[in-house]
Amino acid sequence: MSQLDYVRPNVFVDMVVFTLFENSQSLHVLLVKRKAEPFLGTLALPGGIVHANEDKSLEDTCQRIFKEKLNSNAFHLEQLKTFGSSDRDARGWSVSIAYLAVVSQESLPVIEDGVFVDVASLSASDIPFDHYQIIQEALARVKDKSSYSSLPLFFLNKTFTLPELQNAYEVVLGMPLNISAFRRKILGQDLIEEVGFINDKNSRGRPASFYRAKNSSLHDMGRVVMLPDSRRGG
Amino acid sequence: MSQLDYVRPNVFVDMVVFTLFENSQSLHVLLVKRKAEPFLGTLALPGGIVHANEDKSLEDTCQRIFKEKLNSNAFHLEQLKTFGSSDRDARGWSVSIAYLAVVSQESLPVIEDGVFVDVASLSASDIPFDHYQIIQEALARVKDKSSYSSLPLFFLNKTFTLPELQNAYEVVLGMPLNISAFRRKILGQDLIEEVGFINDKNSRGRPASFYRAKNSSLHDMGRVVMLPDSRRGG
DNA sequence: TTAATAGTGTCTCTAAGACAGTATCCG
DNA sequence: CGGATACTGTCTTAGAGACACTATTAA
Repeated sequence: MSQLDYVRPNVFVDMVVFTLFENSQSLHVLLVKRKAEPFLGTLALPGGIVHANEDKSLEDTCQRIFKEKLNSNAFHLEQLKTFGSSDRDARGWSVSIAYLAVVSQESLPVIEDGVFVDVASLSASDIPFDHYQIIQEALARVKDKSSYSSLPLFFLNKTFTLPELQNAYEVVLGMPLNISAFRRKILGQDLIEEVGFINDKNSRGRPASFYRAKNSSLHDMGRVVMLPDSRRGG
Repeated sequence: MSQLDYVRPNVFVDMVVFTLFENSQSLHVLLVKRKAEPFLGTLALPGGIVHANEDKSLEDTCQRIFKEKLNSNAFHLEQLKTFGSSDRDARGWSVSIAYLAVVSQESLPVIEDGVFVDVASLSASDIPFDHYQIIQEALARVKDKSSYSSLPLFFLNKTFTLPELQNAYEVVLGMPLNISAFRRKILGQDLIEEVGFINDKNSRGRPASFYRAKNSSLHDMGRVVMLPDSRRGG
């Protein structure tokens, strides 16, 4: 008997897509209504089975899940982790290769029956398979990576303000940051460039200056270590 | 036709096991002579196909690759990345879930036809499939993680000296570290504890004090940021 | 004007870098 | 003793934290 004559597991790709809504203190994750059994009609991570005769690579499978091509400048996409066991899916041994995406409000992926749900409102029992665990791993990855990189830039639109960027860091890290140290640090790196003022109707105080990410900082994510602001009780 | 009636990829687990030999300026990786076609007899990463009817989880598959149970206190084992495409294996669509292990000289895994090869001497053309790329990803992961954690502890035996630990960091990071800053930092964390002096015959200068890792630091890897020693041309 | 938000200047304090100095082994 | 390696003390320096200050808008 050849090495390959074993029963093969089902292989899926699942996507954890996070975005950050204005005035929200937690991330939102994209869920879709399942169109097939099991758990027909339940909200779950968008995903699909790898089509060996159609997809050339795992990234092809990612692309197929979202109908349109992912624009790599607006998105951040990385492989998260692979979950595999005999019991994570009642249909039999299955492997799910989970991907993590960080998207801005400007470039939310269009997906049928997709909704963004506040991660703070999720409970394990609402979500089928091990998708709750996958989401928790993704949150941990985003938090970890944001503590030493410029990953939170991907939550922001093409142009953004420094207070918006600081807020993205604070939401993801779950702690307040020292404002002057934050600005010194961000501006001290070659990450972003000022694009001047943009008229923003609903603003109360002094209007903030707008910035955009330098192209290099989106491709080669910068190393930025963030530390909590002890004064503000982090 | 059901969602699951597609052709299923072959699913493998491959292991990148690194260790650090004394007096070596680069890591060594465990390779084994392949016992089956393709590439029969060639050195490749140890690995195997997931047995859906025998393994309950991916970790079970890892365990099966090494005949004996992995001792989690001596080993560091983590999932690295999953490689999947139609062309990485001539036998058809395949997925390989790669794991990274860091082991000390004291606890090298016993594996038939296994040899440790200096990673500096590897070239892509020597190594079948995409295993060269997997090894490079593993090296990058070890380097990255060592720059902000105590991962290099796992390269060392149960008791070790501070110069040995510094050398492990320096080899992995590929840069010299400032000795006084290194010692201050390591000793300032609750990572290791002194166990006194141990007689070491072949030593030339002053004998170093021995330490062991605290249990907590092996389970919950500590955060230690290492910076180069500019004086020594890092 | 006040309230609200954006942004700066500067002092303090922590920890990293430099490096000379001391300690303890072997031969 | 000298050479080798291990370790310490301390001055300098870079950068984070604290926080009071100024700037610019809406109402």
